[in-house]
Amino acid sequence: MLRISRITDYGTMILVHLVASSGQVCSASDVAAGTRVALPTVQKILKLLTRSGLVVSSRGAEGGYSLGKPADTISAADILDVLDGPVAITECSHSDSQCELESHCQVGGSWQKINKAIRVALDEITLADLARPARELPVQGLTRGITRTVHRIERE
Amino acid sequence: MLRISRITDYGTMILVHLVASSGQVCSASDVAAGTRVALPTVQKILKLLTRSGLVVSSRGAEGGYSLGKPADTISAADILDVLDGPVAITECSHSDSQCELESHCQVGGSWQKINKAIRVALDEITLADLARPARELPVQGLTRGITRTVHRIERE
DNA sequence: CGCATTCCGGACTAATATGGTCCCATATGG
DNA sequence: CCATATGGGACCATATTAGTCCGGAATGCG
Repeated sequence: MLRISRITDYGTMILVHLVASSGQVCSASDVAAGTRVALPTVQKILKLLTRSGLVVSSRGAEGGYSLGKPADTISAADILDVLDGPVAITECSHSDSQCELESHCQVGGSWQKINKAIRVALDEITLADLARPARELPVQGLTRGITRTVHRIERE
Repeated sequence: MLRISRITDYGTMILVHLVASSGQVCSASDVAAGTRVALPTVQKILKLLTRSGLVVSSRGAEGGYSLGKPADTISAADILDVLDGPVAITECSHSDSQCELESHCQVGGSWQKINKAIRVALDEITLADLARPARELPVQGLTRGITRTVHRIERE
């Protein structure tokens, strides 16, 4: 349904937590406690974020994680690339697939346009924006028909 | 990975086929033959499209499907709503979930902004655009890192 | 009238993706 | 040298998605 993965959702929470704690390293346990996301999941996500450079880690006792670069230089697209895989609405690239032979697949170009528009939107939002408590935004009614996917609700 | 479902992908092909055959009704078999998508799948998708009004059907011998309204009045968002479910990047709406209590979930507002941007992009593209053979667009290198998801390739 | 054709509705199975957990290795500081 | 942490990956459970199939109802034609 064109939605991001739960991992990405958690990942942004984790990153926001690191933004709030910038200056000090956080262990995975700290992050888990702060975000209420299960520890093993936090560990998994932090590893992914570390490998990509969005966060840096120090090992050993007194080790932990901290943000790898300023929050306003990390875009939502960066986060999605790391945790959700590259954004690709669709890709009809195989040059000799049957659908091409049928000459009914000229659709690709327009999907690319859509893909670009999404990409731009994701590039413009930074982690700093996400961390900003924009709690009560005027939700201008454009989320018509959104189903409650209800992420992040651990039944405790 | 923020990608549309295969059903939606096939669905656009089917709709484009109907656009190309506008004026005459097409049976499900016709569409399957024209698009090279397996017949049962075509039937399933055409049912969904019919129920939503994007295509109209006539039953009985000599029956079939045709476009329900002009191609330039059907947006990509319409198609996605029908075949992919409503577009909802994420929804953190549950008012008393733990993550809210932790005050780390102020992320919602920004996701809504992204959601809106995507919505706009999807609203602006019409089926007529998708049907237009824009085969050789200058793919301006903005699909960096796209993995080849390679839909639509039946191994025959 | 009866039959072939074609859509209608839904059930069902199989394949795939995702989420989540766990284990062992490695590094580090006290 | 031991407690604390991360690093890397295997692993299984579950949810989602794809895809198929079947019986039923409508319609046109001989």
